[in-house]
Amino acid sequence: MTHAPAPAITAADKTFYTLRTDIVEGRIAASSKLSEAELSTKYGVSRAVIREAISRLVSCHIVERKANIGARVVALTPEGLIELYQVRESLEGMAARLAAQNMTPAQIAELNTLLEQHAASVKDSQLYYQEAGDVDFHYRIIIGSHNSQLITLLTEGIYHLVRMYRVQLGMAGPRVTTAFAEHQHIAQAIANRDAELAEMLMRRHITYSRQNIEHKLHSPSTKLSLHNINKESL
Amino acid sequence: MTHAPAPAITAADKTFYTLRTDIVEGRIAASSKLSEAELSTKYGVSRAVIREAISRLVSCHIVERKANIGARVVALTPEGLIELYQVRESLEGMAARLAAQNMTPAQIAELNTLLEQHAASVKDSQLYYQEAGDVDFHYRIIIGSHNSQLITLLTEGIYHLVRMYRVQLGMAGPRVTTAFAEHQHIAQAIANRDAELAEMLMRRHITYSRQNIEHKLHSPSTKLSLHNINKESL
DNA sequence: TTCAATTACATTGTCGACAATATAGACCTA
DNA sequence: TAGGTCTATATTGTCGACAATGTAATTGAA
Repeated sequence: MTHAPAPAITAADKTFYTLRTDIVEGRIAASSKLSEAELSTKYGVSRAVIREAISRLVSCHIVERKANIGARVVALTPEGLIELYQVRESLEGMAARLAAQNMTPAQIAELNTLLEQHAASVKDSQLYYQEAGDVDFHYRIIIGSHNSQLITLLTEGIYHLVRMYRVQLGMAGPRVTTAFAEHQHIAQAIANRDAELAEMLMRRHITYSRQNIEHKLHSPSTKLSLHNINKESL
Repeated sequence: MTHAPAPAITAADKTFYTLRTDIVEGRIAASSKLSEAELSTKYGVSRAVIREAISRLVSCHIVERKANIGARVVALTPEGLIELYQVRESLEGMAARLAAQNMTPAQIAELNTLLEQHAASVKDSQLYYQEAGDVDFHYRIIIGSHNSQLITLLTEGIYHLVRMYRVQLGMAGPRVTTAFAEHQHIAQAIANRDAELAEMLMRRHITYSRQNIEHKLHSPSTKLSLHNINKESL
């Protein structure tokens, strides 16, 4: 029950993953139109394959499609980001609660090992942590919930959208060490099988994280405010 | 911002809605295989249309598909039902919280009107309520959250799955009047703009509902236990 | 008989062409 | 010029055919 991320078998699979990465990483701009013919030649597959890939992006909420008009990458807006974090707070809070109940001792041990590694890298270069480490930590708790609905919603839905915002806003700021302390408290609660506390701490953690991002959005020093991004629409 | 349920435009749309209804209502059995050719002749459309419809069912978690093998309707299991209710508790709790913050006075008034109608019909025939009334109430609160992510996840994801369980388990039991009282308390909290309380009450309400269903599952008097359903697989 | 390999069949995945719809431009009218 | 209609074009939706993969049956050998 390791919940492996399902390798790409069919051509539509590969195209879907490629397209998703290109969009999340910003190589295909937010709010831009996705022309089936254009993508078809670009990726060297038939239109049917592109259509299927786009359909799957639609179900991830990364792309929106209107009948007979076409598909567009979603727009990145402050409201959208807040909505995402509200859903995260709700779902990941429940994930932490369930993780406290359902995680195996082995999984809990692995979680602690992960945090020890983070403790080391936080001392040296703080930048490493924020990017991969944070995602790793949350990912393990989500898996630890042992609730497949929850796992699917978060890992192949919400999380790619969150990452899209993160990447395209150039998030790598501070809040590293303080977030790390929060992670430790959450892991502690899970190890103690304290479901109530685990949920509460996780919700706070995500709320703080949201407030941090909101703060960056409103401060004019941010290199990319969301209003600037939408210029490259067409 | 009424969030209309998007009418069927294209043939794939109609086929998707038709298929979804047929599955939820049980006319197509749970765990049964979906043959593209077969459905193609049955609904009188090309295989491409069927494929797209199936893809959308997959994104609703109503159907599972394996590459080069085919698609099957999801199996109905006790574990799956519990997972669903855990997600519901999480998401609808948040919806109630946000509804307390964001619902317009007009929406709150409509919610109260709805409850008054329910109060009347509960007196007369209790059966009416459970089916449509419960869904209506929850639906309005979800919409009242004004969070489009949340709305989409619940109304075109979770809810159809929940309904599939309800229909195929023949749910129409008691818990009507007591659930109605809970609804009143929730509406009260929302009217008072008490977000904390609204969330807590909604979570309790869904927990009770889950326990009620679990109870029915384990009692042998239920006309359909989930173990019986899976016989008609093939 | 039992197991393995091979063959034949059925089902899904992919493709290119055609039909239906939307968009942009030309043309006409007031 | 402003507005509207019509035409031309581009884009999406749908279809049937072919390729690739999985599945079951058949055959053969031990």
